[in-house]
Amino acid sequence: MEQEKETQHQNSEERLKEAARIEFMRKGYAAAKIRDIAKAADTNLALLNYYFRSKENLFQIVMAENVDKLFENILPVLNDSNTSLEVKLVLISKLYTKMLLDEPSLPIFVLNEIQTNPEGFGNQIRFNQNVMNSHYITQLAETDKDTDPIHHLITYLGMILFPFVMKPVMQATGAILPEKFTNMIKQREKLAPVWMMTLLNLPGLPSSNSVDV
Amino acid sequence: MEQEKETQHQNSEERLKEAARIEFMRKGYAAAKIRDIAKAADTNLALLNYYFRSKENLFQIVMAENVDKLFENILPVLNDSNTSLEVKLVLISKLYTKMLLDEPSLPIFVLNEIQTNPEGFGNQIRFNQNVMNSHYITQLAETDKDTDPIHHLITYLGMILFPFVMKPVMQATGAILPEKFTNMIKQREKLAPVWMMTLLNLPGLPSSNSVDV
DNA sequence: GTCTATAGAGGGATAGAC
DNA sequence: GTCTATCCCTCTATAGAC
Repeated sequence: MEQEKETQHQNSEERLKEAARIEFMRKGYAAAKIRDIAKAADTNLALLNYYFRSKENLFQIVMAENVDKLFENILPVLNDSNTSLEVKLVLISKLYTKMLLDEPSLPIFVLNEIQTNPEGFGNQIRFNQNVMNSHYITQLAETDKDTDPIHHLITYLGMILFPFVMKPVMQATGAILPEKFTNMIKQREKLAPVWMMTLLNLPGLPSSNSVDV
Repeated sequence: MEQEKETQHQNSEERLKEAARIEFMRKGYAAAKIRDIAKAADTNLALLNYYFRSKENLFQIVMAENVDKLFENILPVLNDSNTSLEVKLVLISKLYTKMLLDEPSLPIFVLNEIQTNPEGFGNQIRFNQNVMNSHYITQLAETDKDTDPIHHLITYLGMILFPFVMKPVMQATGAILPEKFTNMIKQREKLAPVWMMTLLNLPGLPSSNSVDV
């Protein structure tokens, strides 16, 4: 019987992992200090090393979960051969917008760590395989036979992700107030699929102005 | 008479600054070591501190120049009230593509440093003012009266910049070979303006299929 | 499992000779 | 201006008591 497990805090190991996730994300690997992580988790250095052996190892664990997060929910959508391209576009926008509003600094963090240390990501190849061989890619290629589907993949992902990548710039320079940002994102969640359908010369969803089904 | 100034290397100060730029960009601020910077510049720690007083100060100098680089060439284009929106779109694509092919890791580096330390960039506000008050923004607003021009600003910048942001991911996962990347970018340089004109419902450039002047 | 204390290495900065 | 040697602090990791 492990009844009162959720009272107050989880166990030390989970608290440490969560604190690490936050600290690494905020400062980056090199600038993050395991002393601060331990303190944020309300424990100490020795315990952190007891559970995770080293800073590097703790980082790898946290990082793998972060990368998973960026793909796990989206892959089933990309590979569903029962949905139209239009529906996929809408779902992709919804899923990423939801996730990124919850974790706005995840993209830059992940991208930067890969750029500064690409060797650590050879094992993530499977994700790529799953994306590049997906039903979504096939549909893009069939819809626009003149253009490499990777262009549309990147373009659409950029429509959704790029505002989050630019968020720090927009806010540091005062281009947009913090509260307005969420508002802008909510608008884009609807606009991005429409834009993409325009680029692909698709009629749009049945619910708006198309003909059948 | 300072005739033979360009022989072999520049002076130590310039070599140090250049080495710093490379090292900071590759590793990020925290992971970069001034010992390595000094070594790469073929000199030593003491001289680096003699010229720049501290790692932090050297970084600020290099960083300011990097941010400038991202704006200096583009602002005149955005503010030229004698060019059509179509022409601006083409020029923006050309300028950024050229610059980024030369400095592919600049975007993530700058974005990450801003995300991890936003306070250091309050002084860059002037750039933002210049962009948000530009002729380009006015033209976007007039062309699509229903949409906040910041959406189109972001969308178009994303079309051009986002592939560079994703470059490390695409290459680490093997989605695209290093040589193919340049090829893909060259294609996008032409495609991006066309896509954007489609989104804005513009007829296109005179040279392609439009009517007058 | 959890803690205190400390070993050990690395990196930023400076002193001082030339 | 340029160098060698060194100071000193910070951070990771571990030893060892409880």
